[in-house]
Amino acid sequence: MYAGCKQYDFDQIELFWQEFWDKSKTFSVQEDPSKEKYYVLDMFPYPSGAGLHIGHPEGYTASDILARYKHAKGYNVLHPMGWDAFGLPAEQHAIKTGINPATNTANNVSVFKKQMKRIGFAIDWEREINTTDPDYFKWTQWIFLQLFKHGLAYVDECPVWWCEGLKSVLANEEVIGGRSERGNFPVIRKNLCQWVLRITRYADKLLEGLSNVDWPDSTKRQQIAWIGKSEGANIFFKIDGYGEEICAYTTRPDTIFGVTFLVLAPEHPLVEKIVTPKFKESVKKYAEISQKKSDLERTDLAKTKTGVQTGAYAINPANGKRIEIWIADYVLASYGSGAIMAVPGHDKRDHDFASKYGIAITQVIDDASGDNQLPYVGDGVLINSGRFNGLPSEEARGKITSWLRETKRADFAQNYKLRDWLFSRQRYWGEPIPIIWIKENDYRAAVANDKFYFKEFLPSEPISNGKDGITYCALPLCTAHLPLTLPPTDSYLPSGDGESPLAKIPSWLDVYVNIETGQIIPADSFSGKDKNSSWVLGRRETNTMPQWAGSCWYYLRYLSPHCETAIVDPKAIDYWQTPDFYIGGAEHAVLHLLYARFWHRFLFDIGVIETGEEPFRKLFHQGIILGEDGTKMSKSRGNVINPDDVVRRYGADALRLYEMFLGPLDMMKPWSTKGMEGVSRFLKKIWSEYVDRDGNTKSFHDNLSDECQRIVNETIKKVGNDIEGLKFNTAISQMMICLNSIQKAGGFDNVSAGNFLKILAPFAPHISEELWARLGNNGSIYDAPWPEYDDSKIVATSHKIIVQVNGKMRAELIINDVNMSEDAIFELAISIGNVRKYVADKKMLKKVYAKGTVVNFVVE
RNA sequence: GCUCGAGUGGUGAAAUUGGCAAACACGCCAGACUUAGGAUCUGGUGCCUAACGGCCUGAGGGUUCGAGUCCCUCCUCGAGCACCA
Repeated sequence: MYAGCKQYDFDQIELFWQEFWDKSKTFSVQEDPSKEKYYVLDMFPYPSGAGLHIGHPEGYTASDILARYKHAKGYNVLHPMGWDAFGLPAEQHAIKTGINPATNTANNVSVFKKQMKRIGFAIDWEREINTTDPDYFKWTQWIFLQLFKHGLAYVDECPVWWCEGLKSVLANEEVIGGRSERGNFPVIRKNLCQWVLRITRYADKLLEGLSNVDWPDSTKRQQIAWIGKSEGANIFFKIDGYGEEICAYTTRPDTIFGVTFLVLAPEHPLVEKIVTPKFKESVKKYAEISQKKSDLERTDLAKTKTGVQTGAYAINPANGKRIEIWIADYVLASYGSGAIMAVPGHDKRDHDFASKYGIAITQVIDDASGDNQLPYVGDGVLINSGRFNGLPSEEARGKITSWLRETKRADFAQNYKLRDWLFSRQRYWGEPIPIIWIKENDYRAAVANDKFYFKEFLPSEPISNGKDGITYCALPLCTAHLPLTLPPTDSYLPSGDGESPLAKIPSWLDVYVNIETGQIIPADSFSGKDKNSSWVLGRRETNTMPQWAGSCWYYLRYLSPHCETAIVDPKAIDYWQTPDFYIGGAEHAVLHLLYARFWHRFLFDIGVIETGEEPFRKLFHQGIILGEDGTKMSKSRGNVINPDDVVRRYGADALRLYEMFLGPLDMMKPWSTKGMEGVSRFLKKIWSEYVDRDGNTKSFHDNLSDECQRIVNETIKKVGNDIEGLKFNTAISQMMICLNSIQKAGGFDNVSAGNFLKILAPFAPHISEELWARLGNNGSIYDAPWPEYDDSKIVATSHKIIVQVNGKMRAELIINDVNMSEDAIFELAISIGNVRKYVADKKMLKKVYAKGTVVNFVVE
């Protein structure tokens, strides 16, 4: 049974086999303890209204080739797909049209799915998941409640990034250079009360875990930099004339003798206290100005540093010197203790500042290069440092900290750049946060009476929030009431004052909660007569979760997508564990990939899953495909390639082959329509080696020449190795070499005809299925085992040795015995005419022989 | 500014990791078959030179019998970070 066309009609062939795979559930997969598992994961797409982008099939084809190959190698392969469907575009579409984003999302998903099926990925579609499906986000909300219970979710009123363009707050990770990661709108600092996840508690674990994963270096480095752990010391400086001390964090305690002033952030709590009357006015003014500055202005490097004196003095604990205390906005209140010890001799910023304001600059580290230009920021040997003179920096750091520690003037300390994860968004299209706010009195009364439903989810400290002078406490929704779904509305626009559109739906917002049972009744249908002491009035949390929430655990849901009793069926995770291979874009290096690692470790720590501590042990980023003009594809440039057009014109197999042939998988590469023609030609050539002009299957030779045998076996070997190494471009060129030589030899033999299709199948599955069926095979080539190669056929019987004179190639020498003695080889080599010509009459200085490859005569 | 990564024909790129640079493909040139060719097949195609030959992996230096590959300096492009003390 096969499509049966006469010519290579890719449309007919591809549609035929796609239907076949669907009907026979070829890619459906179950746990099978008799087989080793292999879990291939793609970063699931956001189903945008624009449909599949030409970049999508790059990663998906790569993972598909790997999945099909591993299946052929006998693994039980899981290769699922789903939709990361909460997100901005659907919501903005809803705001514009008034149509519920769920409707629009469903349409987009069906387009994406159809497009992906048309490219022929070996995906088990029965495991399809969608983050906006209540059966899915029920468990996202459940995980939130676990975080809540374990004290990792809290609300905090603090300066957050507010994006007016999106009318929502954003996480640190979503702000890039003062603009929003999505939409590229400017952001500003604003004080708002928000949900925050305590990712900082996992900072060390997230850092250490990176040493045990096989990830691209650059991505590891980005996460390491984002976590930003540094080791150093807190040094306590006595303030002259006050009891208080100023704590300054430094990574360079070895430079303590070079501290000639202190700088506090303008917001530092001690500033007001220590400022002398003479400087009061100027300090106040400076603090006001810097508060008005945006963060972007404050961190603008080009700007010269500014600051003012406080008039107060501190004592350098190392040498007892009196040093000035300044305030300056180059010191951040949010890092370390908001105060620094300034070492202008060995810190660029401090040097700039000291030079501008005429503060003393002392050298305390000797620059080994002898170039004693300050500031010298490297390590060296200590000078002008009393008893520590002569010590190298590295050693001095520990010794000085220990010395100051004896008198409680310092202590060892670490710091992190990582901040807690701002988790709430003022948007409609996200998972509602399953929390109800009730008055603090009601909350405390219930807990005191020991009659309350949320015992299981009681955080050690109530999460509270003050509003209009009343304090409210966060009540977790009863897990039995999950999912908490989005209420219908016709107004999806955020109010812009920090509240989500959900705040405008009173029928959903105001509820009565039975504090004993967890039962909830909308306030507008709550009748007074039911009222007893257990019912309290509450207001639902109106914020929703950020888009990253759903993608934090989706790889677990694929394992048992229909499980109703847990986020993942224990039996399924016991078998499938975590993905063996994960592929997706590099743009998620510090967003999704950091958040998901956090959640995974949390779920692991609380015993919800029993796997390794890292979710993604092997990670790969596919490169970006540029437009034909070598620039990023964009509508405005008009260089966008639509995968539908490509499939229509050349077929899915050609698209798959081409995207893999383009170049190394992880590189940025420009699209080329001419290149498409090349692989398309290759497919036609393959066809014509199997099928004659009348559409009949050709007959093959009984056997092949040694040379063809060698190439066929070498090809089987190389294609397998290249797939394992994700070097698909060279795998394809090897198949081209193989076909070219088969063509020259006048065709395949029976064995190689089948084997060639088996190695082609992961790359171009449709044509492979069709030709495989025409060879008389039943069932799918997907289930055919990967062919073995014969190493003895690959070893060449004769060896070619390059003969060089003074490193220049002069001749080739063919020998049959690789183990021939060196002297014999030299003798043979030197007797070659073209070699003798260059060696004659010259003094032989050296003879080199690299076994089996090269001879080099060095003369005069 | 700092930290990485990358620079190879007209183009996309290969190179067993120190051993014939340019595999494979695109494009181009010539030819064959064709009424026709934007189909197919065959051959050619790094640069200089009439030729012998010489020169070629961003530039310059170094190590080595031998360097695209290792080391140093510089240039260009890309990515990330950007006052984190």
